[in-house]
Amino acid sequence: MGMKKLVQILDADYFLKDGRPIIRIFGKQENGQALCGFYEGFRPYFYVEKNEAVATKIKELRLEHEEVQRKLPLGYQTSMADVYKITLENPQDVPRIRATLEQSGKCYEADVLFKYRFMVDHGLRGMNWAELEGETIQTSVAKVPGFKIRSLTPVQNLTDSPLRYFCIDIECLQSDLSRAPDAKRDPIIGIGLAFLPTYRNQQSLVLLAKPAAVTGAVQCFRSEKELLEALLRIIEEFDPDIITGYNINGFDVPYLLDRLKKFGLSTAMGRCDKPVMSKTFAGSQETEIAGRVAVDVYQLLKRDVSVRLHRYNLDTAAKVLIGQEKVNVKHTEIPTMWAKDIARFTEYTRKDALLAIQLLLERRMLGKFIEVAKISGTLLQDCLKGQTVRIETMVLHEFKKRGLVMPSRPSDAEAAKRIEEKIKGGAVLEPKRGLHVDTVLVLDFQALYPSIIKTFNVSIDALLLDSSANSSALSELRHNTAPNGARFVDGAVYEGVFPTLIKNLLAARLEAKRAMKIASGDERRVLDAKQHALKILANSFYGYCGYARARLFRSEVANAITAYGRENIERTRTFVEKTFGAQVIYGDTDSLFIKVPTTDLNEAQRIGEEIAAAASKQIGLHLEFEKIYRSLLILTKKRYAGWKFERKGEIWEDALDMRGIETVRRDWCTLVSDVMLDVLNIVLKERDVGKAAQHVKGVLRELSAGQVPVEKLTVVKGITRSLDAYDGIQPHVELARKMQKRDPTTSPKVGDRVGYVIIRGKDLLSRRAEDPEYARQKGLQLDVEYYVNSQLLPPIERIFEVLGVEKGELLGGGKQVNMFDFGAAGQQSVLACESCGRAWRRTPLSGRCECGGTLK
DNA sequence: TGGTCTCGGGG
DNA sequence: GTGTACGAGACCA
Repeated sequence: MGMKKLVQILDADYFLKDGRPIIRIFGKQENGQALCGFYEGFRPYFYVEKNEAVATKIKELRLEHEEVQRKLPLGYQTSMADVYKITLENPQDVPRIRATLEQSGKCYEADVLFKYRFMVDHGLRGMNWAELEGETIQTSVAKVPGFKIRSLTPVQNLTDSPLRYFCIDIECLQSDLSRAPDAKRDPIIGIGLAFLPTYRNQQSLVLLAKPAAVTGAVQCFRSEKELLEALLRIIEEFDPDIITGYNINGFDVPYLLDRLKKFGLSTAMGRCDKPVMSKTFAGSQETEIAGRVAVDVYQLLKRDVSVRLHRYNLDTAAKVLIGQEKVNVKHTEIPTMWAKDIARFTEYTRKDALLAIQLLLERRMLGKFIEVAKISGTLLQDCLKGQTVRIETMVLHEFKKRGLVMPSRPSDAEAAKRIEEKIKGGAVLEPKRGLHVDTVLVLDFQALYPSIIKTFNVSIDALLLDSSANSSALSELRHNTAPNGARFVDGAVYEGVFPTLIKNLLAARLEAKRAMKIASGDERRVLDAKQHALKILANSFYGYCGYARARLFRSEVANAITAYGRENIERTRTFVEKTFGAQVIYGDTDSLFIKVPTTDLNEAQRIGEEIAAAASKQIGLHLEFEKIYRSLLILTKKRYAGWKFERKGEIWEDALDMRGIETVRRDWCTLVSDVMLDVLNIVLKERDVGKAAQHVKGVLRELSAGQVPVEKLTVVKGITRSLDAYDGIQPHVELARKMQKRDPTTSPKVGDRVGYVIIRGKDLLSRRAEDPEYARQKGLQLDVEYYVNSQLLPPIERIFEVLGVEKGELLGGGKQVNMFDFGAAGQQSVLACESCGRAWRRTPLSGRCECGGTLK
């Protein structure tokens, strides 16, 4: 009998010894100490359908095989099928063997990663605990204590082992400041590090590639090579679980690897001798560090739907999310700082590392991924990628339990074919456009698609196939027929994998929410992350069904879900209108907007709850009262704004709620946003359309009188490439060119953002872009007509149009003072091409017609 | 209104 | 590594 060790599974992989795989489990013990477990003797296998041709091939190739019974994932199956289970020695041989066998028969689970094959077969899940039985060993294969595993079993519900965080930010000395750093030439001169817990009692540390007299947590080295060697030493000594940073996948890690290789240094930064892998494809990059988890704060933020930033640079993210900012230095100043102000350089470097780690920790960005890993069984590193791997891991565990086999990933050709099979979306009810000043209730179906899957047993393994020989026999079974015609065997006869998993997820979520009520502090936050993770997982099944690259894609299944959804909302609308005599003015996928004859919020809520309860009972899905609009302006489907009231405990909180109506856009000046918001506020809260119109008139008057501050008229856009690389004509680029001619030293460079105003003149619009400060100094007049007709009016007009206010009325209409001639207001077109006669309501940005003719 | 193209972050 | 996958916003017919 050996000894036992409890570990939380952080990562897993395998390596080859004498052509045979050894599984490596990187775990964390209860005291936080890392442990690397080795498991020998687990071999790769997969399944292939049984037929003559396959049997011949198996014989030819002398493959180790066994005839077994499994359920195929092709609709509802009443019996098991005979398949061959092929077992190999080396996982790397699988693709070749699979390719050969696939010519003769369908293969299953032949592309399940070997580490997941092992984990699923042993009931292990990422970030869950396991009890290892075996003995400690001395090993050179791991940089942490080794353990030879004889057997292992999953263990439930232990508290998380504390994680060690390590944050990195590199600075390099660019030889060409107008281009991205080049790892072939530009050396790394400084590295900012941040730690949790502390490293040698320091929260942060800056490594410099030259001797310097700087105080604080700084280490200086004589060369870049020594700097890099020190970095490797520190990583090994600190032994992090999480390696993080801002855009490390896109920049720091690949750059660092290039420089390490240049000096012939090791790129193994994990818990064994495996080199760090940095991969780029299709604009997204990833990093793999054996035994640790690479977390790119930038990528996490960009994919987090709960925070939307207008830019995703570190400065913006830090300002918005943790109320801090970078040391105010442009990257072009780095060489000067490095040469002349090493103290400032050091603090700049340190701050970037600190900001990134603080974003991760203070915003608790990893919490829900850890919970997703535990529930889905995916390794934490893989959880950071996408939804598909989470669902498929979760499904694979359940398939294994039921003797079902998983289809292979579709080929590119197959995926392309699937995209042609269009999936129809949710129902959007035709809205009653205009301003509604009666109380409008919003009722929502809670977790609509998961509920549909659960209620109607929607799952590929419950789908009754028409093509099967015994289809008439199958039709005798109790089943549900979806509005799209797809039929699913009744859940009482056989419960599909998706419904089972969703039931478990939703039940676990209720449990987590219940436990949250009596928890506090950290425990409460973990539970909140858990309930959120459970919700995300339950909601992702629908998307998965209709995702062309999903192993279990099936358009009838995805279409069945939305078809049920559409039928459901229509039936609910009819029921509400008939039973309660209330008018449904709008609805989208899982929500209904209902007018009620009361102005009292509490009374409105009571009615909402009554309707929701009655409709839920009638329809069989759970409808819930969500919020109230005191007034609602509907422009079109998916575009509306309302004065929203939501109950928070005992009080009603109000807010302006906008959907699909943009008040902020990159190519709008802030005046437009301000006026939009003013107009919506007046219309919705004061319900005074006349006053809103007057407000717009007032702004127009100020504009033509030159009373609007120039900052409100400035549009800011970024220069993304070198100026000669732009072929079209764009205002901010034209301005940058002008400024370059005036003073090349201060003019905008690649990566800078340029603010411009449009001044009066006869030239092309884009050529009339001007630096606001320059315009002020030279006393240049702004092009008021442009600001009125091209910036302000188009979005404002769309709002006033549904309110029944004509453009002419906004522009002064009749006896109103004509401060400025706005052109032919109210007329259909204001400009026409001299040559071809094509008409425009506004000057096109290019200033001329596509035929080349001039406009008049 | 849709369909294709570009670019993001980092220094 | 038994893997090869983005997504929002700008521009254009």
